[in-house]
Amino acid sequence: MPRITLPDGSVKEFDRPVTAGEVAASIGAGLAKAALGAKIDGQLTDLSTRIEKDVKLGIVTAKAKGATAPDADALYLLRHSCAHVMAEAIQRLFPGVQLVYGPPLENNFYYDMLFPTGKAMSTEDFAKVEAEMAKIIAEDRPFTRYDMPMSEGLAKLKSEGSKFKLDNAERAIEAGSTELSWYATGQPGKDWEDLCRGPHVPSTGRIGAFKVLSLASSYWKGDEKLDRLTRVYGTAFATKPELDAYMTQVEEAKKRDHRILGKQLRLFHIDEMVGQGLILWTPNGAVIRQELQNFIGEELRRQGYHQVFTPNIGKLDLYKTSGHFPYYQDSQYPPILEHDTMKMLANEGCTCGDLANRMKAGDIDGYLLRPMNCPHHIKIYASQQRSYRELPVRLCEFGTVYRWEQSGEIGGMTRVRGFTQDDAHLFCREDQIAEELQGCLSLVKLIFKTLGMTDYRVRVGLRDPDSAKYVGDPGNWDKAEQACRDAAKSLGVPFSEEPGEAAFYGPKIDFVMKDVIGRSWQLGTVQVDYNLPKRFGLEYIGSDNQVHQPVMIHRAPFGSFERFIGCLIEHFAGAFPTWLAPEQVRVLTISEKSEAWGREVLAMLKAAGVRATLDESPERIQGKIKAATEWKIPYLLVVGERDAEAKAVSVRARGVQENLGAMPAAEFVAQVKSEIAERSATLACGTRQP
RNA sequence: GCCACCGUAGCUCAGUGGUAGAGCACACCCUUGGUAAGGGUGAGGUCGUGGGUUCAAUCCCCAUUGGUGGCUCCA
Repeated sequence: MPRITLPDGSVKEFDRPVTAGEVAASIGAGLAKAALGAKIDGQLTDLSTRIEKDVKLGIVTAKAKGATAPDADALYLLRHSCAHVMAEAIQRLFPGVQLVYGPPLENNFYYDMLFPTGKAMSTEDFAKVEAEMAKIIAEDRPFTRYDMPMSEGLAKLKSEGSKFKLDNAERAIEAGSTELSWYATGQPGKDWEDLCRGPHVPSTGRIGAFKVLSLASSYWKGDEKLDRLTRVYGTAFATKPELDAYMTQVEEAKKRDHRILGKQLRLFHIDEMVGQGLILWTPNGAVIRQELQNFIGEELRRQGYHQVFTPNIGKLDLYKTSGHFPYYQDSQYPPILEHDTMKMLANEGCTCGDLANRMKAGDIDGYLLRPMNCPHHIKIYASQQRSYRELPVRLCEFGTVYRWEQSGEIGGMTRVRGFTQDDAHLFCREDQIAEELQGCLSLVKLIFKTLGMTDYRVRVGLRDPDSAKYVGDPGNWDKAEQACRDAAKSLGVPFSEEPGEAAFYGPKIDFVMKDVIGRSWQLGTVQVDYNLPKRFGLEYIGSDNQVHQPVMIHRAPFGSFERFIGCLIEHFAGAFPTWLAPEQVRVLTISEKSEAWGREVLAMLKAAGVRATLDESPERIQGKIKAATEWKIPYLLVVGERDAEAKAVSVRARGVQENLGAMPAAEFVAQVKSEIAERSATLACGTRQP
């Protein structure tokens, strides 16, 4: 006799097992009609799930009462169900397609499929697929679940001959399932069905709005050695307006894309002839980078760092010792050989294979375009005898590194082949690790705070015990990982521990941000390393007059300027705070009669170190404002004859519709100068009304 | 690297088997105008690159290069 507790605390009693749908109906016809699924003791289930014991029950509807956003559980059900409908539609249109796996995601869903050889789907087929889906939805067939004991279910799958579904079932067994479940879209045995753990909406007709979005290739189980699958993405919502709102939101987000804004605002350029993933910083972007560098540079001096400069290449031996060459060869540009070596090899008729082997064996020397800065800094540390008294030694450099990323992975400024890290390596005693980590983390926090970035997460990257890609002994790894955990805890923000995310030489604390299309990027990073000091035999003389090995901390609070500024452009949607804005103030003259005063104001601004320009074109003031607005300039100063007489400027602040009125030019200059000096995240000038 | 799509003027994009067009931007002229586009004139492209089909290719086919979305990878 189930007693059912509803979310509002009220209790309903039944004298027989009931389904969640029946409970909904007992509450009200409207609710029953709106119900898409149920949450039983916190578990999302079908509406048709039988309830036999006392439970807490919530009915899932498209929108929770009073909520403005669609219900996340409802979207999950809709998308999961829509994935089935899409799979059925595609199988109708493309006979022989095998289904693999089709989960709902945060904003959409996909279905991985194997198309018969020679047959492929193209984006031109989307309309046909959508039309077929619309038919299935119009038929409003119920999602009907049926379960089978494991052995029987496996036998069924074997007879159907899909290795993918069989594998899914086997993984379900590993996860502890004792039964297998299918969902038929309609009648079991008669209509389309799919091995699936559910849950689903009651019937296909409940999928209010959907869209097939894109095509991609994927690997079975994410393993590039296994089958190459076709992944079809789609999304679904309860209503058309919600879908439209989502699509509009996606369009809006694209306008903030750093690649779009980078072009519009002339921040950077990528040129085919220079090379993929190689950023050319144009003057506007260079200003932002330089300002950030000045900002962090001031902090570094405060924190006792020493600036160093080192070259962008180094001999192969250096990277063999560090482990980069043997462990990460695939991610580096191939080594550079000297002329004489090339001639000698050519005379010997050396093949590429020979060359690779002989380089590995150390027979042939060459230079590597550096993938990291640490080996050079290590050599600076090792260039002189070190006493415990001078530790920690903190060497910093805005060091450019080159990595050979796969062509399909490169894009914009967030994933590039050459980038500059705000790098530093701290060589310290073991007892200094905690404090040094604190110092590094405080730098990262300062950056995020100054720029008003709050939407980031913290990841502690640990080694994957099953992988061979890490160097060093496990004992040191354990110590280093514990140091990272402790440091992350002290940050006072939530963090996740993620095995397999460590650097090859040590664990790390990463600060991760999302871009406008939802992709995550690692920005700042702090890493603890016992391994490289050992590989290079680094030393210091301790207070006991014995030789000791220092511990290294690698840290880059921005990560790389390329990636960071890519994210920063999106964070500000191109509207940078005054201290970062490439053009901080533009003076707009009303007519030729106020040109002299305009030039005077410009001179005052420049004298104060403000990046300012003067628009004395024959355009009307409306046109000048419109043009200036497109450059997202923080302040526009309109100067006319009235202003000239009063030695004043009429201030417009970016994002404020009406002008702020006139103020003495000298006062504006003083205000903007202090706003810039403070690195204020918001526009604060000209707020005083005359 | 894999799959799909895309590449036309500085930018955003239209277009056609018979060697191309718009808006913005740019240059010049008129206008001297007080807060989100005043008017006119003009210049600017071997339609990503290389092959092929064709009497004829920017358009069709192949290759290549670059971009976009995803997969994989990411020290």
